[in-house]
Amino acid sequence: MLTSHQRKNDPEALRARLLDCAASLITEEGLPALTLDKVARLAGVSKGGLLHHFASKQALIDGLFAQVVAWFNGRVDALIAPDRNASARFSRAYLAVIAAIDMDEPEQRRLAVLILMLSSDPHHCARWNAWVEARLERHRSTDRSPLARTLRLAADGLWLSELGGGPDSGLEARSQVLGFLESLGSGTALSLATAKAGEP
Amino acid sequence: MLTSHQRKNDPEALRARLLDCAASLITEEGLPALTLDKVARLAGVSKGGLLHHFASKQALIDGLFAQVVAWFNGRVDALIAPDRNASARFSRAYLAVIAAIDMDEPEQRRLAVLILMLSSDPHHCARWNAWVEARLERHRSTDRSPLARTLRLAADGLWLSELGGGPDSGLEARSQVLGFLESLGSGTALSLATAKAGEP
DNA sequence: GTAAAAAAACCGTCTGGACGGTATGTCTTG
DNA sequence: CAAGACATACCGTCCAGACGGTTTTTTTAC
Repeated sequence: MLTSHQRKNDPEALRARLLDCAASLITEEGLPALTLDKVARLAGVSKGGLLHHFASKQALIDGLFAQVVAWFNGRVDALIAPDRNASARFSRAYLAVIAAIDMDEPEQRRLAVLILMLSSDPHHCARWNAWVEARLERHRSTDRSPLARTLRLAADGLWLSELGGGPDSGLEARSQVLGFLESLGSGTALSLATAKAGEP
Repeated sequence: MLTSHQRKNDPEALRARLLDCAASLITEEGLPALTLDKVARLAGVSKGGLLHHFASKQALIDGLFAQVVAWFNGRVDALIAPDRNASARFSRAYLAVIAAIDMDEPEQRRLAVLILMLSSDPHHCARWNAWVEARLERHRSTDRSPLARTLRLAADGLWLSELGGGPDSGLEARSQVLGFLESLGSGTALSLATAKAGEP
């Protein structure tokens, strides 16, 4: 029992748990099947409690989306910071973050799956694009080459494939592609070495 | 009023129109927002009329899915047939079909959007994978290289980006990437020249 | 420090509407 | 007149959100 003797009310933890449970449900049953009841039940609260923290279902999903984007953004920054090679810096980091996602780790898989789920909605799609465009603006001096574009597209494809469990997913396929892109970049001052490093 | 004086009954046309309207709605509002009522109304029939042709909502979506896959399959075949270069034949065709999609043509855009929409559902995702795997099996002697994989992934990324209207979409971006991949392939017996050809 | 007051956190129930699907017609076509 | 093509009416379910209450926490007042 968690509710033993001391009631440390901790609303923020609940908020986080609600987000977490929602993410979990989406990965398992898809976004259309998400209901407030299920989220509330899984989180161990009433629906009223849920609606206290998130005024509407949309607000819940938006919260989830914001969390994912923030996470992704952070990962990208973490990879860009120590990168001494300017060429396509952002796009390489973009690819690296996606390629480094471990689909067997529930938490990471969760975060990854989400963006696809949300991307099927034009509204969130636009928000994601806004983020990418903002970052591209920041890196406009380094990430406007066709190579940079291609890297990003390959990353998206990798992502999509990985999520769907397609024939080009899995560790083996991924490292094949990564290796190919790497070899390709060695001739054009591209290095994806940092891509394989995990945490700092 | 369309229902003026002459009722040319033509059930097949209606069936096609229903599929068309459903596709249209999905592209605009996303699959989760699709309802039988909307489809019926947009097609100018009653819900009962719709359900006469498609026994359930699932049947409607399945019908749509089958149509898209058949279309895609046909396009790929049309590109493979005259291709004298064996290397990564299927994967190049895969990329070419996607790259050749004109997003300004409502019909093509519709077909393209669908697969993403459907891919957000694990069930359809599996069906799509099954198709790809079947084709890969047929082309296992030509499309197992890392390059082939990369081509397919880039295609998926292109597709995804184009659908969402992201920063890497549009004719300019597309031709940049196409050109890059082409130049890259020129050293490895890869030619995407056929990719730019439209209809025969 | 402590009691009162206010606010926030959370619960359980209810409802109005949407939506998938059915049942039963009516009309057209062959 | 039989069968398919469609319309109309209706049912059961599910679900988002509203509402009113109860408990916990924080603030205020003394």
